[in-house]
Amino acid sequence: MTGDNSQLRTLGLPFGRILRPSSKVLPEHARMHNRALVLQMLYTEGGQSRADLARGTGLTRVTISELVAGLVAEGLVVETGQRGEVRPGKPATLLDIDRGAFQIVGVDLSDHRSFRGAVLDLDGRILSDIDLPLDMQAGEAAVDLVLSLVQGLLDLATAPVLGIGIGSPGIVDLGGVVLSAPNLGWTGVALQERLVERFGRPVIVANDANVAVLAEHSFGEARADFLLVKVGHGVGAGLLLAGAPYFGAGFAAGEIGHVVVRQTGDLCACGKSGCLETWLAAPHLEAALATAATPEGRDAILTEAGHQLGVALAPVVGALNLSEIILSGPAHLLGGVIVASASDTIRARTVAEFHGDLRLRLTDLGEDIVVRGAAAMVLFRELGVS
Amino acid sequence: MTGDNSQLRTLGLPFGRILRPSSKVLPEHARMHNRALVLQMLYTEGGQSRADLARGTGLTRVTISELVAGLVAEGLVVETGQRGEVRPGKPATLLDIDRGAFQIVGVDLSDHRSFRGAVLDLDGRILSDIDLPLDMQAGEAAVDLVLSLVQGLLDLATAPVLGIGIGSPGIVDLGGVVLSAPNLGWTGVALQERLVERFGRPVIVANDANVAVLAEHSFGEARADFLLVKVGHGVGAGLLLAGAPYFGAGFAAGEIGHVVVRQTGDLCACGKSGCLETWLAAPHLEAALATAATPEGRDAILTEAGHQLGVALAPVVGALNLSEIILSGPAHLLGGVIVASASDTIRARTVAEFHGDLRLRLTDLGEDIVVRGAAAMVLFRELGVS
DNA sequence: CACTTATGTTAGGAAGGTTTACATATTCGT
DNA sequence: ACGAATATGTAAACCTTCCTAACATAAGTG
Repeated sequence: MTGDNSQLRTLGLPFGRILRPSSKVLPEHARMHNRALVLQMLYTEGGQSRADLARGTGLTRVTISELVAGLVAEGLVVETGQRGEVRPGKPATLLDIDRGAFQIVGVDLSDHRSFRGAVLDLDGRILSDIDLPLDMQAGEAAVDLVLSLVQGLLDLATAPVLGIGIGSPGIVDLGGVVLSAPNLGWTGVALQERLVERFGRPVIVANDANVAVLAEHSFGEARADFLLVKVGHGVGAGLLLAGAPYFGAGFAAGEIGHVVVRQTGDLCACGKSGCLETWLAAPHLEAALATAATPEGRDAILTEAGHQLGVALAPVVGALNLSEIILSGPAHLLGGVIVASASDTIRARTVAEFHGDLRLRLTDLGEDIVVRGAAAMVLFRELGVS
Repeated sequence: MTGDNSQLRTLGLPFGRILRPSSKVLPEHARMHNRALVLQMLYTEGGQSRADLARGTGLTRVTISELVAGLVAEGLVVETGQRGEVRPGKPATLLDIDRGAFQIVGVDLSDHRSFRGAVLDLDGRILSDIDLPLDMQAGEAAVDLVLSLVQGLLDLATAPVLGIGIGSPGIVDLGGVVLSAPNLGWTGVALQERLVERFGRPVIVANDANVAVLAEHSFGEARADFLLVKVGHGVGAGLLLAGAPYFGAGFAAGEIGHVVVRQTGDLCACGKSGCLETWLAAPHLEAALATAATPEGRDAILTEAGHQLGVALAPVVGALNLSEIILSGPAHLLGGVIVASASDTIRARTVAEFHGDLRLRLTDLGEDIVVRGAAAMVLFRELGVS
């Protein structure tokens, strides 16, 4: 018996988002979602008419007009005149996000020598920045340094500030509590909460590598699934999977610096031997390069470092079917043979069929990646735009 | 200048779901979401009153009553009498999903000797099953075998069938097209579409390991983030990340069988040497064990296999901060020292701090894991329940 | 036996979206 | 030049979904 169930209404959910539904949805939530949809279209394509937005979102022109009216009242959207095209019909009134209406504060705490922050516009362009030397400060003193850095940036802002984004080293939970950041001597520091209290405006704190991932996603050319390896004083990574950042069961996703790649390697500060960091972290790599007499010797060292990176990443590429890996860090170290070497190793150790289009490259965003990613975080949280 | 932006409405989105908003949301979508919320509560906890549902979902009793009325009309939910408790107030009328009202067809194509399918109830219990020997058939003949298997199961069903779920080996895209399944000689077989055409009811086809992941999620004790390794004729894996299955950029996530773990290993059918499969796939492991004279010799072989699994998984555990790994496959191979060996290797190669609670175990669901996972897939797709 | 507690329903309203119709503004075709 | 065609944006009326407020129901409590 196969029976009739035609009256049964099915969800037809897109397979791939199997999440236990978590919380009720009210009409107003739908409204906010559609508002974000409009903002997203304006943000990425700009110069759209109400009719364009209606076609792009699937909403009716009536609804779009109402949503736009709200956004104009909030000062987020402005009319920018009429479309120049010559064609029949009433000329379209173009709209755009008022990209000067708000500014964003972005902060990068990941450099072990200084804290850096910037004021950015809504396009993620840096308008002004501050660099505060860390001078080996840690613990509460380092927190105070963050507070004064942010205050300095707020003073520099020339428009209302949409929010404050911060990329911190270490393990950071979803509430912006730095669970552990050894270099700064932080353990369970509720940085986000303290900044909200102090400045009374939206603040988001996240791990520096995860923040860098958002920068690539919003301002770079990255795809929807990639891993970003951030090489500096240590080695960390961040992941974007199916278009969403992935934090892991204990908020420690991407902590690949202390994955052992060859047990006969150098002793690492963590107590194990042969961690990826002992080959790839900037201090180790600089030290190794200093021993090299010839350019060939330097290249051999860099090739070996790239190989070890490939050994660590090959299983990850295989397991996640990643199509893109992005490196961020000192260009004089990562700009050379490392990329090709790591790429070769990964290809040799995974199935070509599945990663035929694997792309491994250095980020285009340079030193600003965390600061700009912090701004991207605020843009998403406050406007739903990325 | 810090300005005032109090009139600006912010989204306050939960950081961690940074997805570009994709499509408009209408009131009816919100309705379906809330309906799924109600079904989910009833499915997992059962025997709830309308007032309980209202408290649990945050919706009002009025709204719940209306939603429940719809579900009762569809035949999905029934009143099961009054709560026995002695307490003041009008006695609650208990509701439950009518677990006999619909049945599900689940099919497992992953065994290389036979296709197996079952009729299951809404709780994922197997009511009856069919096993059809594959007899080396492939290509179109294998598709025909699937069709007759499903027809046989539909004939066995004693209640309307909610849908048909299928776990297939190989790479399967989100539309249920088997892009590549070498053992079955399938390349670009639109299995889901063909079954929909033939049987005119909901069908979902996905990779067997991904399907097994759903079984663990819905019917097992798995957490929200884990990797499931499926050992059989080959070695594959599936991932649940942040409560959602992950398919990868090219739908090939989990294909870890041909990740090289030691380049000096045996030659693999894929052409490379030292693939994980050459240590862990059932045929290889059986062959190696056959050469062992003593129980100690057998354990040494299994320990080595576990070690190689650990080598392959350690970078994945590190990169994803996984807290759980589940093995599925022949108990006589996986039930012994492999688990401990793999666990030891992973711990030795990653940072204890981040995986302190790493759990590695064999699945409890045995041979039925794919068939039951296929049912879980249908349950989610049709009812929003898991 | 009135009072309290709790469940479930009825009635009315607010919010968000749609359809339908229209005012507006421009080009196209003769 | 002028009606027809095309396209934008708004106004009015309506549907859906949720809410709040009030109430009927059915038990225990003092």
